[in-house]
Amino acid sequence: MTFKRTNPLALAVLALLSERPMHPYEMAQTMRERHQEEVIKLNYGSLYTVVDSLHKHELITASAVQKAGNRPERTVYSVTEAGTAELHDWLRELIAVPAREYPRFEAGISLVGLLPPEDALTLVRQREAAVAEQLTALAVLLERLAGMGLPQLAWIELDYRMAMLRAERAWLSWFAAATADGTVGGHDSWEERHR
Amino acid sequence: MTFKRTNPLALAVLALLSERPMHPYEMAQTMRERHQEEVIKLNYGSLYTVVDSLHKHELITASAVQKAGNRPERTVYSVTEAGTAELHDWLRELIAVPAREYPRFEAGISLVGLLPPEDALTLVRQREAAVAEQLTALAVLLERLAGMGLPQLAWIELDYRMAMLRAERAWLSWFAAATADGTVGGHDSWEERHR
DNA sequence: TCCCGTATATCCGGCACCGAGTATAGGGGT
DNA sequence: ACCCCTATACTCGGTGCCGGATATACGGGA
Repeated sequence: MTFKRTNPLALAVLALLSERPMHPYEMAQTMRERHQEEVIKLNYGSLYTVVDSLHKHELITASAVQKAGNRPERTVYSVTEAGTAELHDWLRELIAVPAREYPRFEAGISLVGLLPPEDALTLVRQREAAVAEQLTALAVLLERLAGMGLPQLAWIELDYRMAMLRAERAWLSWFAAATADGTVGGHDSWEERHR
Repeated sequence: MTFKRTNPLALAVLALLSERPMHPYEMAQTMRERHQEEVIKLNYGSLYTVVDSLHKHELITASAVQKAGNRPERTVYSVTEAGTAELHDWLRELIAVPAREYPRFEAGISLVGLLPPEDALTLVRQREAAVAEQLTALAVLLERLAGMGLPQLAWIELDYRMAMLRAERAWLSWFAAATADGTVGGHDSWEERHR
Protein backbone atom coordinates (compact mmCIF):
# COMPACT_ATOMS: atom_id res chain seq x y z
CA MET A 1 0.00 0.00 0.00
CA THR A 2 1.22 3.45 -0.89
CA PHE A 3 1.56 6.20 1.69
CA LYS A 4 -1.51 8.43 2.10
CA ARG A 5 -0.86 12.16 2.21
CA THR A 6 -3.51 13.01 4.74
CA ASN A 7 -1.91 14.48 7.84
CA PRO A 8 0.39 17.46 7.07
CA LEU A 9 2.19 16.65 10.32
CA ALA A 10 3.92 13.89 8.35
CA LEU A 11 5.20 16.57 5.98
CA ALA A 12 6.67 18.51 8.89
CA VAL A 13 8.37 15.35 10.18
CA LEU A 14 9.98 14.67 6.80
CA ALA A 15 11.10 18.29 6.55
CA LEU A 16 12.66 18.27 10.03
CA LEU A 17 14.43 14.95 9.48
CA SER A 18 15.85 16.24 6.21
CA GLU A 19 17.88 18.66 8.35
CA ARG A 20 19.17 16.13 10.84
CA PRO A 21 18.10 12.94 12.69
CA MET A 22 15.78 13.51 15.66
CA HIS A 23 13.54 11.67 18.09
CA PRO A 24 9.81 12.54 18.07
CA TYR A 25 9.82 14.71 21.15
CA GLU A 26 12.64 16.81 19.73
CA MET A 27 10.62 17.30 16.55
CA ALA A 28 7.80 18.71 18.59
CA GLN A 29 10.13 21.08 20.45
CA THR A 30 11.68 22.31 17.23
CA MET A 31 8.27 22.91 15.67
CA ARG A 32 7.29 24.98 18.70
CA GLU A 33 10.45 27.10 18.64
CA ARG A 34 9.99 27.93 14.98
CA HIS A 35 6.30 28.80 15.30
CA GLN A 36 5.66 25.99 12.85
CA GLU A 37 2.78 24.71 14.91
CA GLU A 38 0.81 27.75 13.80
CA VAL A 39 0.87 26.47 10.26
CA ILE A 40 0.72 22.71 10.83
CA LYS A 41 -1.43 21.32 13.61
CA LEU A 42 0.75 19.60 16.20
CA ASN A 43 -0.66 17.00 18.54
CA TYR A 44 1.52 14.67 20.56
CA GLY A 45 -0.83 11.74 20.07
CA SER A 46 -0.85 12.15 16.32
CA LEU A 47 2.89 12.72 16.17
CA TYR A 48 3.76 9.19 17.24
CA THR A 49 1.06 7.69 15.00
CA VAL A 50 2.42 9.62 12.04
CA VAL A 51 6.03 8.67 12.77
CA ASP A 52 5.02 5.00 13.01
CA SER A 53 3.23 5.24 9.70
CA LEU A 54 6.21 6.86 7.98
CA HIS A 55 8.40 4.14 9.45
CA LYS A 56 6.13 1.38 8.18
CA HIS A 57 6.29 2.85 4.69
CA GLU A 58 10.10 3.04 4.96
CA LEU A 59 10.17 6.78 4.40
CA ILE A 60 12.14 7.09 7.64
CA THR A 61 14.33 4.60 9.56
CA ALA A 62 15.09 4.16 13.25
CA SER A 63 18.77 5.05 13.21
CA ALA A 64 19.38 4.67 16.94
CA VAL A 65 17.69 3.81 20.23
CA GLN A 66 19.16 5.80 23.06
CA LYS A 67 18.64 4.95 26.67
CA ALA A 68 19.65 7.46 29.35
CA GLY A 69 19.28 6.13 32.88
CA ASN A 70 15.83 4.78 33.57
CA ARG A 71 14.04 7.13 31.24
CA PRO A 72 11.92 5.75 28.41
CA GLU A 73 13.86 4.85 25.30
CA ARG A 74 14.27 7.56 22.73
CA THR A 75 14.14 6.34 19.18
CA VAL A 76 16.04 8.62 16.81
CA TYR A 77 14.83 8.58 13.21
CA SER A 78 16.45 9.56 9.92
CA VAL A 79 14.85 10.22 6.56
CA THR A 80 15.46 7.70 3.77
CA GLU A 81 15.95 8.46 0.10
CA ALA A 82 12.37 7.45 -0.59
CA GLY A 83 11.38 9.83 2.21
CA THR A 84 13.16 12.77 0.63
CA ALA A 85 11.51 11.99 -2.70
CA GLU A 86 8.12 11.80 -0.99
CA LEU A 87 8.72 15.14 0.75
CA HIS A 88 9.56 16.94 -2.48
CA ASP A 89 6.75 15.39 -4.47
CA TRP A 90 4.20 16.10 -1.76
CA LEU A 91 5.39 19.71 -1.57
CA ARG A 92 4.98 20.10 -5.32
CA GLU A 93 1.45 18.81 -5.11
CA LEU A 94 0.51 21.06 -2.20
CA ILE A 95 1.76 24.15 -4.00
CA ALA A 96 0.60 23.47 -7.54
CA VAL A 97 -2.84 21.92 -6.96
CA PRO A 98 -5.52 23.81 -5.00
CA ALA A 99 -7.38 21.43 -2.67
CA ARG A 100 -10.99 21.66 -1.58
CA GLU A 101 -10.77 22.65 2.10
CA TYR A 102 -14.40 23.21 3.18
CA PRO A 103 -13.75 26.23 5.44
CA ARG A 104 -16.16 26.34 8.39
CA PHE A 105 -17.11 29.94 7.70
CA GLU A 106 -18.44 29.05 4.23
CA ALA A 107 -20.72 26.48 5.83
CA GLY A 108 -21.90 29.06 8.36
CA ILE A 109 -22.47 31.98 6.03
CA SER A 110 -24.31 29.76 3.53
CA LEU A 111 -27.04 29.32 6.16
CA VAL A 112 -27.05 32.90 7.46
CA GLY A 113 -30.59 33.32 6.10
CA LEU A 114 -31.81 31.17 9.00
CA LEU A 115 -30.92 33.96 11.44
CA PRO A 116 -32.69 37.34 11.65
CA PRO A 117 -30.87 40.06 9.66
CA GLU A 118 -30.15 42.16 12.77
CA ASP A 119 -28.44 39.20 14.45
CA ALA A 120 -26.47 38.41 11.32
CA LEU A 121 -25.24 41.98 11.19
CA THR A 122 -23.98 41.86 14.78
CA LEU A 123 -22.21 38.53 14.24
CA VAL A 124 -20.50 39.64 11.04
CA ARG A 125 -19.31 42.81 12.75
CA GLN A 126 -17.90 40.68 15.56
CA ARG A 127 -15.99 38.55 13.10
CA GLU A 128 -14.72 41.64 11.33
CA ALA A 129 -13.28 42.90 14.61
CA ALA A 130 -11.69 39.53 15.37
CA VAL A 131 -10.09 39.39 11.93
CA ALA A 132 -8.77 42.93 12.36
CA GLU A 133 -7.17 41.87 15.64
CA GLN A 134 -5.50 38.88 14.02
CA LEU A 135 -4.13 41.19 11.36
CA THR A 136 -2.49 43.54 13.84
CA ALA A 137 -1.09 40.60 15.79
CA LEU A 138 0.40 39.22 12.59
CA ALA A 139 1.86 42.59 11.69
CA VAL A 140 3.60 42.74 15.06
CA LEU A 141 4.97 39.23 14.62
CA LEU A 142 6.28 40.04 11.12
CA GLU A 143 7.98 43.14 12.47
CA ARG A 144 9.72 41.05 15.10
CA LEU A 145 10.82 38.32 12.70
CA ALA A 146 12.16 40.85 10.23
CA GLY A 147 13.94 42.61 13.10
CA MET A 148 15.65 39.33 13.99
CA GLY A 149 17.20 39.37 10.55
CA LEU A 150 15.10 36.53 9.11
CA PRO A 151 14.57 36.82 5.35
CA GLN A 152 11.07 37.14 3.92
CA LEU A 153 11.24 33.61 2.53
CA ALA A 154 11.38 32.27 6.08
CA TRP A 155 7.92 33.66 6.88
CA ILE A 156 6.37 33.70 3.45
CA GLU A 157 3.33 31.77 4.70
CA LEU A 158 2.51 34.60 7.10
CA ASP A 159 2.63 37.02 4.21
CA TYR A 160 0.11 34.84 2.40
CA ARG A 161 -2.10 34.61 5.46
CA MET A 162 -2.15 38.39 5.85
CA ALA A 163 -3.27 38.81 2.25
CA MET A 164 -6.11 36.36 2.83
CA LEU A 165 -7.16 37.96 6.10
CA ARG A 166 -7.25 41.40 4.48
CA ALA A 167 -9.48 40.05 1.73
CA GLU A 168 -11.79 38.46 4.28
CA ARG A 169 -12.00 41.67 6.27
CA ALA A 170 -12.92 43.60 3.13
CA TRP A 171 -15.63 41.12 2.24
CA LEU A 172 -17.06 41.14 5.76
CA SER A 173 -17.11 44.92 5.71
CA TRP A 174 -19.00 44.91 2.43
CA PHE A 175 -21.51 42.31 3.62
CA ALA A 176 -22.14 44.15 6.88
CA ALA A 177 -22.82 47.37 4.99
CA ALA A 178 -25.08 45.63 2.47
CA THR A 179 -27.05 43.97 5.29
CA ALA A 180 -27.35 47.21 7.21
CA ASP A 181 -28.76 49.27 4.35
CA GLY A 182 -30.74 46.42 2.83
CA THR A 183 -28.95 46.26 -0.51
CA VAL A 184 -28.04 42.58 -0.31
CA GLY A 185 -30.10 40.70 -2.91
CA GLY A 186 -33.12 39.07 -1.25
CA HIS A 187 -33.12 41.35 1.78
CA ASP A 188 -36.88 41.97 1.73
CA SER A 189 -37.95 38.33 1.96
CA TRP A 190 -35.19 37.81 4.54
CA GLU A 191 -36.68 40.45 6.82
CA GLU A 192 -40.20 39.22 6.20
CA ARG A 193 -39.31 35.67 7.20
CA HIS A 194 -38.24 36.88 10.64
CA ARG A 195 -41.23 38.45 12.35
CA MET B 1 -21.92 14.52 27.49
CA THR B 2 -22.60 17.56 25.42
CA PHE B 3 -22.72 17.43 21.63
CA LYS B 4 -19.40 18.12 19.88
CA ARG B 5 -19.53 20.53 16.96
CA THR B 6 -16.94 18.80 14.83
CA ASN B 7 -18.52 17.61 11.60
CA PRO B 8 -20.35 20.42 9.70
CA LEU B 9 -22.44 17.70 8.09
CA ALA B 10 -24.40 17.65 11.33
CA LEU B 11 -25.14 21.34 10.77
CA ALA B 12 -26.50 20.58 7.31
CA VAL B 13 -28.72 17.82 8.74
CA LEU B 14 -30.18 20.17 11.36
CA ALA B 15 -30.76 22.83 8.70
CA LEU B 16 -32.52 20.41 6.34
CA LEU B 17 -34.71 18.95 9.08
CA SER B 18 -35.71 22.43 10.15
CA GLU B 19 -37.51 22.64 6.78
CA ARG B 20 -39.32 19.31 6.99
CA PRO B 21 -38.83 15.74 8.26
CA MET B 22 -36.65 13.54 6.04
CA HIS B 23 -34.83 10.23 6.00
CA PRO B 24 -31.04 10.26 5.62
CA TYR B 25 -30.91 9.35 1.97
CA GLU B 26 -33.32 12.14 1.11
CA MET B 27 -31.07 14.60 2.97
CA ALA B 28 -28.20 13.55 0.75
CA GLN B 29 -30.29 13.98 -2.41
CA THR B 30 -31.44 17.41 -1.34
CA MET B 31 -27.89 18.50 -0.54
CA ARG B 32 -26.82 17.41 -4.03
CA GLU B 33 -29.64 19.24 -5.80
CA ARG B 34 -28.86 22.47 -4.00
CA HIS B 35 -25.10 22.29 -4.62
CA GLN B 36 -24.72 22.24 -0.83
CA GLU B 37 -22.19 19.45 -1.04
CA GLU B 38 -19.74 21.96 -2.50
CA VAL B 39 -19.75 23.84 0.79
CA ILE B 40 -20.17 20.97 3.26
CA LYS B 41 -18.42 17.68 2.63
CA LEU B 42 -20.98 14.94 2.11
CA ASN B 43 -20.11 11.30 2.63
CA TYR B 44 -22.71 8.56 2.93
CA GLY B 45 -20.79 6.74 5.61
CA SER B 46 -20.45 9.85 7.74
CA LEU B 47 -24.06 10.86 7.17
CA TYR B 48 -25.46 7.90 9.09
CA THR B 49 -22.87 8.25 11.86
CA VAL B 50 -23.76 11.91 12.25
CA VAL B 51 -27.50 11.26 12.25
CA ASP B 52 -27.03 8.59 14.93
CA SER B 53 -25.02 11.00 17.02
CA LEU B 54 -27.63 13.76 16.73
CA HIS B 55 -30.28 11.21 17.67
CA LYS B 56 -28.35 10.08 20.73
CA HIS B 57 -28.06 13.68 21.89
CA GLU B 58 -31.82 14.13 21.31
CA LEU B 59 -31.32 16.96 18.86
CA ILE B 60 -33.44 14.98 16.38
CA THR B 61 -36.08 12.25 16.84
CA ALA B 62 -37.14 9.30 14.71
CA SER B 63 -40.64 10.44 13.82
CA ALA B 64 -41.54 7.47 11.62
CA VAL B 65 -40.22 4.19 10.25
CA GLN B 66 -41.59 3.52 6.79
CA LYS B 67 -41.41 0.16 5.14
CA ALA B 68 -42.24 -0.12 1.41
CA GLY B 69 -42.24 -3.71 0.15
CA ASN B 70 -39.05 -5.53 0.88
CA ARG B 71 -36.81 -2.48 0.77
CA PRO B 72 -34.75 -1.56 3.80
CA GLU B 73 -36.57 0.48 6.38
CA ARG B 74 -36.43 4.20 6.00
CA THR B 75 -36.27 6.08 9.26
CA VAL B 76 -37.67 9.57 8.98
CA TYR B 77 -36.25 12.11 11.43
CA SER B 78 -37.49 15.45 12.73
CA VAL B 79 -35.61 18.18 14.53
CA THR B 80 -36.40 18.75 18.22
CA GLU B 81 -36.54 22.08 20.02
CA ALA B 82 -33.10 21.46 21.46
CA GLY B 83 -31.95 20.72 17.91
CA THR B 84 -33.20 24.05 16.60
CA ALA B 85 -31.47 25.84 19.46
CA GLU B 86 -28.26 23.97 18.72
CA LEU B 87 -28.50 24.87 15.03
CA HIS B 88 -28.88 28.57 15.73
CA ASP B 89 -26.17 28.70 18.37
CA TRP B 90 -23.73 26.77 16.22
CA LEU B 91 -24.41 29.10 13.31
CA ARG B 92 -23.73 32.11 15.47
CA GLU B 93 -20.42 30.65 16.55
CA LEU B 94 -19.37 29.76 13.00
CA ILE B 95 -20.06 33.26 11.75
CA ALA B 96 -18.79 35.34 14.66
CA VAL B 97 -15.64 33.43 15.65
CA PRO B 98 -12.84 32.79 13.14
CA ALA B 99 -11.49 29.25 13.52
CA ARG B 100 -7.94 28.09 12.87
CA GLU B 101 -8.25 25.95 9.72
CA TYR B 102 -4.66 24.98 8.83
CA PRO B 103 -5.02 25.29 5.03
CA ARG B 104 -2.82 22.82 3.16
CA PHE B 105 -1.36 25.51 0.97
CA GLU B 106 0.06 27.37 3.97
CA ALA B 107 1.87 24.21 5.01
CA GLY B 108 3.22 23.78 1.49
CA ILE B 109 4.33 27.33 0.85
CA SER B 110 6.01 27.55 4.27
CA LEU B 111 8.47 24.90 3.05
CA VAL B 112 8.88 26.21 -0.48
CA GLY B 113 12.53 27.00 0.30
CA LEU B 114 13.26 23.26 0.10
CA LEU B 115 12.61 23.33 -3.64
CA PRO B 116 14.80 25.09 -6.22
CA PRO B 117 13.52 28.59 -7.12
CA GLU B 118 12.89 27.68 -10.77
CA ASP B 119 10.69 24.75 -9.73
CA ALA B 120 8.85 26.89 -7.21
CA LEU B 121 8.11 29.43 -9.91
CA THR B 122 6.61 26.81 -12.22
CA LEU B 123 4.47 25.34 -9.46
CA VAL B 124 3.11 28.70 -8.34
CA ARG B 125 2.27 29.60 -11.92
CA GLN B 126 0.41 26.30 -12.23
CA ARG B 127 -1.62 27.07 -9.14
CA GLU B 128 -2.34 30.56 -10.40
CA ALA B 129 -3.79 29.10 -13.59
CA ALA B 130 -5.88 26.58 -11.63
CA VAL B 131 -7.27 29.31 -9.39
CA ALA B 132 -8.11 31.44 -12.42
CA GLU B 133 -10.05 28.51 -13.88
CA GLN B 134 -12.00 28.05 -10.66
CA LEU B 135 -12.87 31.72 -10.77
CA THR B 136 -14.32 31.58 -14.27
CA ALA B 137 -16.24 28.41 -13.40
CA LEU B 138 -17.69 30.16 -10.36
CA ALA B 139 -18.62 33.21 -12.42
CA VAL B 140 -20.54 30.99 -14.84
CA LEU B 141 -22.34 29.26 -11.98
CA LEU B 142 -23.30 32.59 -10.39
CA GLU B 143 -24.65 33.82 -13.73
CA ARG B 144 -26.82 30.71 -13.97
CA LEU B 145 -28.13 30.94 -10.42
CA ALA B 146 -28.95 34.62 -10.80
CA GLY B 147 -30.62 33.80 -14.12
CA MET B 148 -32.84 31.28 -12.33
CA GLY B 149 -34.13 34.11 -10.21
CA LEU B 150 -32.39 33.09 -6.99
CA PRO B 151 -31.59 36.05 -4.71
CA GLN B 152 -27.98 36.84 -3.81
CA LEU B 153 -28.56 35.66 -0.24
CA ALA B 154 -29.09 32.13 -1.56
CA TRP B 155 -25.54 31.94 -2.92
CA ILE B 156 -23.78 34.35 -0.61
CA GLU B 157 -21.11 31.75 0.24
CA LEU B 158 -20.06 31.63 -3.42
CA ASP B 159 -19.67 35.38 -3.38
CA TYR B 160 -17.37 35.01 -0.39
CA ARG B 161 -15.41 32.25 -2.08
CA MET B 162 -14.86 34.37 -5.19
CA ALA B 163 -13.47 37.20 -3.08
CA MET B 164 -11.03 34.80 -1.42
CA LEU B 165 -9.97 33.22 -4.69
CA ARG B 166 -9.33 36.63 -6.23
CA ALA B 167 -7.12 37.54 -3.29
CA GLU B 168 -5.22 34.26 -3.60
CA ARG B 169 -4.70 34.79 -7.32
CA ALA B 170 -3.32 38.26 -6.68
CA TRP B 171 -0.91 36.98 -4.04
CA LEU B 172 0.28 34.13 -6.26
CA SER B 173 0.82 36.57 -9.08
CA TRP B 174 2.91 38.79 -6.82
CA PHE B 175 4.95 35.88 -5.46
CA ALA B 176 5.63 34.50 -8.94
CA ALA B 177 6.87 37.89 -10.10
CA ALA B 178 9.02 38.37 -7.01
CA THR B 179 10.55 34.92 -7.46
CA ALA B 180 11.17 35.47 -11.15
CA ASP B 181 13.03 38.77 -10.76
CA GLY B 182 14.69 37.81 -7.48
CA THR B 183 13.11 40.49 -5.31
CA VAL B 184 11.70 38.12 -2.70
CA GLY B 185 13.63 38.59 0.55
CA GLY B 186 16.31 35.91 0.89
CA HIS B 187 16.43 35.05 -2.80
CA ASP B 188 20.22 34.95 -3.00
CA SER B 189 20.77 32.31 -0.34
CA TRP B 190 17.80 30.41 -1.77
CA GLU B 191 19.50 30.17 -5.17
CA GLU B 192 22.83 29.36 -3.61
CA ARG B 193 21.42 26.46 -1.63
CA HIS B 194 20.32 24.76 -4.84
CA ARG B 195 23.37 24.06 -6.94
C1' DT C 1 17.41 15.93 52.65
C1' DC C 2 12.87 16.00 51.19
C1' DC C 3 9.34 17.59 48.32
C1' DC C 4 7.14 19.31 44.41
C1' DG C 5 6.57 21.48 40.11
C1' DT C 6 8.16 21.26 35.48
C1' DA C 7 10.38 19.06 31.57
C1' DT C 8 11.12 14.77 29.12
C1' DA C 9 9.23 11.07 26.29
C1' DT C 10 5.88 7.91 25.04
C1' DC C 11 1.64 5.05 25.12
C1' DC C 12 -3.13 3.77 24.69
C1' DG C 13 -8.25 3.38 24.45
C1' DG C 14 -12.03 5.20 22.31
C1' DC C 15 -14.38 7.17 18.57
C1' DA C 16 -15.39 9.67 14.43
C1' DC C 17 -14.75 9.07 9.77
C1' DC C 18 -14.32 7.08 5.39
C1' DG C 19 -15.01 4.24 1.25
C1' DA C 20 -16.41 0.21 -0.43
C1' DG C 21 -19.76 -3.32 -0.15
C1' DT C 22 -24.70 -5.12 -0.14
C1' DA C 23 -29.33 -5.87 -1.52
C1' DT C 24 -33.73 -4.74 -3.40
C1' DA C 25 -36.95 -2.03 -6.57
C1' DG C 26 -38.16 0.03 -10.73
C1' DG C 27 -38.04 0.81 -15.60
C1' DG C 28 -36.80 0.55 -20.30
C1' DG C 29 -35.21 -2.13 -24.22
C1' DT C 30 -35.37 -6.49 -27.15
C1' DA D 1 -40.83 -12.71 -20.62
C1' DC D 2 -36.27 -11.70 -19.65
C1' DC D 3 -32.34 -8.94 -18.68
C1' DC D 4 -29.60 -5.34 -17.15
C1' DC D 5 -28.74 -0.85 -15.57
C1' DT D 6 -29.61 2.66 -12.46
C1' DA D 7 -31.61 4.51 -8.29
C1' DT D 8 -32.61 3.63 -3.60
C1' DA D 9 -31.15 2.97 1.15
C1' DC D 10 -28.22 1.54 4.31
C1' DT D 11 -24.21 -1.25 6.66
C1' DC D 12 -19.77 -2.39 8.16
C1' DG D 13 -14.82 -3.08 8.85
C1' DG D 14 -10.67 -0.80 9.00
C1' DT D 15 -7.89 3.18 10.30
C1' DG D 16 -6.21 7.55 11.57
C1' DC D 17 -6.68 10.91 15.06
C1' DC D 18 -7.12 12.88 19.54
C1' DG D 19 -6.74 13.84 24.53
C1' DG D 20 -5.45 12.28 28.56
C1' DA D 21 -2.75 9.01 31.24
C1' DT D 22 1.82 7.27 32.56
C1' DA D 23 6.50 7.29 34.38
C1' DT D 24 10.96 9.04 35.19
C1' DA D 25 14.57 12.92 35.62
C1' DC D 26 15.93 17.29 37.15
C1' DG D 27 16.39 21.57 39.67
C1' DG D 28 15.38 24.72 43.31
C1' DG D 29 13.40 26.12 47.65
C1' DA D 30 12.31 25.13 52.72
